Amino acid sequence: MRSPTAPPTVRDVAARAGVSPGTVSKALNGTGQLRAATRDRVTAAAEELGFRPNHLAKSLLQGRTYTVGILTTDSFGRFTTPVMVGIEDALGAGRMSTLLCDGRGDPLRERHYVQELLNRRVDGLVVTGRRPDPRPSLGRLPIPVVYVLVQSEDPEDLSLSYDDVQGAALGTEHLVGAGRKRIAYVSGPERHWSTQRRREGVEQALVAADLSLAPELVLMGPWSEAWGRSAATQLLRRDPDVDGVVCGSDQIARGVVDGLREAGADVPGRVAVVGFDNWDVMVEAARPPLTTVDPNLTALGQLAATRLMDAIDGKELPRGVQLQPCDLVLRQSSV
Amino acid sequence: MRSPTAPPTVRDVAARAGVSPGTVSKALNGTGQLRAATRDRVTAAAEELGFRPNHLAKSLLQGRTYTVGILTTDSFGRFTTPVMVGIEDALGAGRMSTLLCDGRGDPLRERHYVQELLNRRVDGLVVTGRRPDPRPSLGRLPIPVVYVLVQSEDPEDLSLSYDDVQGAALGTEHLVGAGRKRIAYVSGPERHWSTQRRREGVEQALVAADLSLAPELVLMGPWSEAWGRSAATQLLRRDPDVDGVVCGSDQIARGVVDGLREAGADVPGRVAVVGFDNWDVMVEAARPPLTTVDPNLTALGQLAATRLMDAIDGKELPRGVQLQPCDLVLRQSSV
DNA sequence: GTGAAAGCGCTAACAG
DNA sequence: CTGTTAGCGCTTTCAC
Repeated sequence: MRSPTAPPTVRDVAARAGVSPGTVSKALNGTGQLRAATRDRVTAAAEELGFRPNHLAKSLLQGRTYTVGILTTDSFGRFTTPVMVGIEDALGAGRMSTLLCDGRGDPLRERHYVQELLNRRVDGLVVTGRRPDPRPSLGRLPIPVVYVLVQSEDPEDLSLSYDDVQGAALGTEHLVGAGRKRIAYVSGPERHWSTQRRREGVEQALVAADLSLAPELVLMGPWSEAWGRSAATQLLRRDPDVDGVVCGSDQIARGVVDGLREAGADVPGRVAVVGFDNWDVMVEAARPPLTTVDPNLTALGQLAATRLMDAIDGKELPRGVQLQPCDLVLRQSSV
Repeated sequence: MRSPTAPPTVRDVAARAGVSPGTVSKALNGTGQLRAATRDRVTAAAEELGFRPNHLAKSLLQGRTYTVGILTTDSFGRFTTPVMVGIEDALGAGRMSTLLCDGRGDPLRERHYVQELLNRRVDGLVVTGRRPDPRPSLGRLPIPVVYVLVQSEDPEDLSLSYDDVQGAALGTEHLVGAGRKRIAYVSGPERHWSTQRRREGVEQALVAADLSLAPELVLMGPWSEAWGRSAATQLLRRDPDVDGVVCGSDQIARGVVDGLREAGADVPGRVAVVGFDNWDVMVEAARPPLTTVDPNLTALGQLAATRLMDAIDGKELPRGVQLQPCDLVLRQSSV
């Protein structure tokens, strides 16, 4: 016999309303033809019993769960969090829930989670993570998959990210437009994808303006403020005429600004500085506040979720890498 | 008839292995007595078909979903993220999944999500968020609930957090132990719970050391670096003999350190500074790096998940507010 | 309009 | 050891 603490079922509601389970279903879902009085009686009974329709049973029957999995390759961090906020935002509006899995950079663990999500019959999957360079595909799965921030090696997969090259070019064009001629690039480790892509952007923009990126004004190091400070003094030593710096991150930019100011080089009077990330904490605390490139991570998450929902609804998923443009946010470090 | 693209079921596996569905279940779950050969045949068939046991069906049958809901009151942020990492960590080890819901500070939305999670028959619920002051309970639910970081008003609920008073006292004792006598407290907005609790901690520690917190050395403002810088100059003006500062956050502490240094007051030579949060980015970039109080947020998340799993396994959930101790992390701003 | 019956995929209980 | 049966909670024909 049913335990008295077990949640009420359609049958309990049916009994209380004096109808059949089928009728309860129709009444509560607004399907079929029901007399208003019956409908009300059922609704009342459900209310009184605190009836909560079992989503599992529905899913089992309908073959879809209204759930998508989010798999992070590395843990959640500063870059994945805004993306997840965007995903949650877009999915929540479509009444879908998200099952969260943290791969922690372990491919084995990752594979295990994919299996688990498939067992749970999620309708789709978003793969995200910090490292933007191409990573192995999860392979062909029976459900649509969107990679966001991370990039799949398989061109058949849809990978969504922001455009590093365009972003860095945007920041550079801004400096050039303000009349700067001797522009430096200070960024993260040389081997990093972002460092390289952003460098390309800087070079492209300079070339387009009949300028060039002097090799001695390209400085790469760790992604830290300390490195930015150190790079600033190096820059002034290498070329006292440097008048603009495009940075690979806001942390570095903040360090650069501090380093310049403390070396007596006015920002933006003598040197204008542009950051990358639009990370509120860095950007606002810097003196002066940083002009920076905004990769629009939350919008990216929303886009990923939207594409995924389209695919779940039967629309074909685009293929390949799609890069969204970055925006420039003006603050005092460049004007 | 079954669509050829539909995922294979136990029946498909059974047919292929030449056994019955019941046998497949036993073979794949290691229950009951099976001949090794049969088991192998089933395993092989399952493998070949790419069989993924439908978790929904299991859950429906067993009345357990091995899923817990995480409901954030505000969105995910700097404080909730480490907590969620901890939760994920502890739950993942127990092979449970997490369903993520973002209440976005909207009580209506929050209630809606609770209903949705109940419909989905989650085994338990973690409520978290940024604001540490007591908030309305979700009320009696048919599943165990743990509040973490946020605090429920209902003393019947279990609320887990870190101990602001002890944390601030710890930082203060450290300064006192290093011989500091004129200690200031610079923190966030006066009305904030954390600001008040941490002030209590500072006062208690000072009183215990036969010192006291001079009213003119208590400065409250926004949670920003800029405020910390401004507070630093005010402090030096109000009492040039100030020799220690306990700060309400690492951001403020970093501002204080910058403000002091730029006013010519050596840190830690003349003034020792302690922060709060142990936020890597702030703590490491500060000059000098910050001694700070670590609220151990990830451990808190793990604890919450552990308690919840115990409760799901039938163990009674403790009641009331349980505060975990903070740790002190020594760096150069205080020694 | 409403009820009865079948079935989603799985496991547990009981036969054999 | 393995097969058969029943049923988790719900929706969906199809009768009435």
